[in-house]
Amino acid sequence: MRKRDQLLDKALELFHAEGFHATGIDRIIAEAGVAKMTLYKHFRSKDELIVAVLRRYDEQFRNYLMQQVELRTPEPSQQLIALFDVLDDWLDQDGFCGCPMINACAEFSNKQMPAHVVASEHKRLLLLYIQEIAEAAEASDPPVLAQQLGLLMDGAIVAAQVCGQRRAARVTHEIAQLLIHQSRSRPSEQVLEPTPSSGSDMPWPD
Amino acid sequence: MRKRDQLLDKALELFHAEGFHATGIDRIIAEAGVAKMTLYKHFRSKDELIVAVLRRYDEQFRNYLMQQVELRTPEPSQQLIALFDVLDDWLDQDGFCGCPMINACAEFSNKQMPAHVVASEHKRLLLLYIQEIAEAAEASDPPVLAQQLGLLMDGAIVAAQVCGQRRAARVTHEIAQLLIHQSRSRPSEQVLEPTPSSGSDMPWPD
DNA sequence: ACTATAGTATACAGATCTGTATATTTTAGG
DNA sequence: CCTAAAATATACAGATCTGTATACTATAGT
Repeated sequence: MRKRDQLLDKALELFHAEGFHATGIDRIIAEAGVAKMTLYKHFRSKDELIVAVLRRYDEQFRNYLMQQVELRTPEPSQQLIALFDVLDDWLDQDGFCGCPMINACAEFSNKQMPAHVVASEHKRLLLLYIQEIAEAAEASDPPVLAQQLGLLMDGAIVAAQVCGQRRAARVTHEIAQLLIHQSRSRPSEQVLEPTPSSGSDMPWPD
Repeated sequence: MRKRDQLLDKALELFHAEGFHATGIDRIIAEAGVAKMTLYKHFRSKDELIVAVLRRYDEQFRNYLMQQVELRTPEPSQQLIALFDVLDDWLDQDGFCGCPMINACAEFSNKQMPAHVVASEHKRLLLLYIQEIAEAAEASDPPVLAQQLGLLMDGAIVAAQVCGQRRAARVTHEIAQLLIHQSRSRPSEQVLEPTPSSGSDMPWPD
């Protein structure tokens, strides 16, 4: 299984840095130092390799995040904040090029595509993890708080990726503190009605 | 210039729905009803077409956003909220597949790539626009508020794209109100120190 | 009606990509 | 040492992709 891991590691690196469609099988096997037939003995197709890579990343990322958060503080309410410190470390890395899962959804936009399903599940599991911390921290509405914090994290990831805002997580840090404080002092707020929509034509393609 | 616009429209549609690398020139010209030579008379290469598509989208999107916001309310502080109502309409569309600019950065991760530059500039101009509204609304720190609100919008876009959370903008609506309220009542808060980072190995590929 | 411009049709070069076929070699377990 | 499993090397089929070459046609302005 050593060759299999070499393939998965190198494939993740290349898919993440160059994109899924832009990265050819030939390049992966060359840089991984593995024969093409070995790849196709472990994975039936490139699509299957992509899914395996994402599943592996999901597991690695969540394990790392949990480990890092627990390592920083045992206090649930502080762990909620610690999420954004871990995020800050990530976004500040040289050559940061976004979240592989978000990037996968950009290339596999159809929600039924296997890669998209894995990415969606990844984010769901992350929210679940945050929600568990929020419950331990006795937030008034853990699911909502988790969703809010998850949104902030994704926003920071995009800001770092698109605008090169390496300290984007700092901005979210502040907002997170505000939300966590709110969530402990108040019961959940009701959603206000949006301003009326006009039916005019839209700039975003169908 | 009619053929040129047909090409740009169809290219945006396909690039957005299927991805930039996954969409071939042949498909674009076939669906646009234009000869291949015509494409290469207007654009020197596929990369140049991609850049032209993104520039056009930047213009269209910002115009539409501004128009929609002004159409909903003339009051700057309410315009800040209206941003999230417009966003809500967008994310709630069937077949929503993310922001073309974010998606472009996923496929063209190198910050010097023309497509990435255009996307980065797009987000910068959006933040500038939000900042101008924030100034008119007499926010205590317009640049920071704009950055915060921009982060929220990107977070909602990703939540809608990856998790199919069509109402993601509602979540951000609440947070935005909180931030806007904060920004009017208080001077800007200072950023707190992050929890210490441990130097252990990371799961995210270099 | 004439001409310059814009667009078309078709074929093709050359590269690259996924996936397979086949025959050989390396590696590891008993 | 011997055998079964894993990995390799090489070549190739077939599709697809970007971009070009060439010769033809429609169109619009004067």
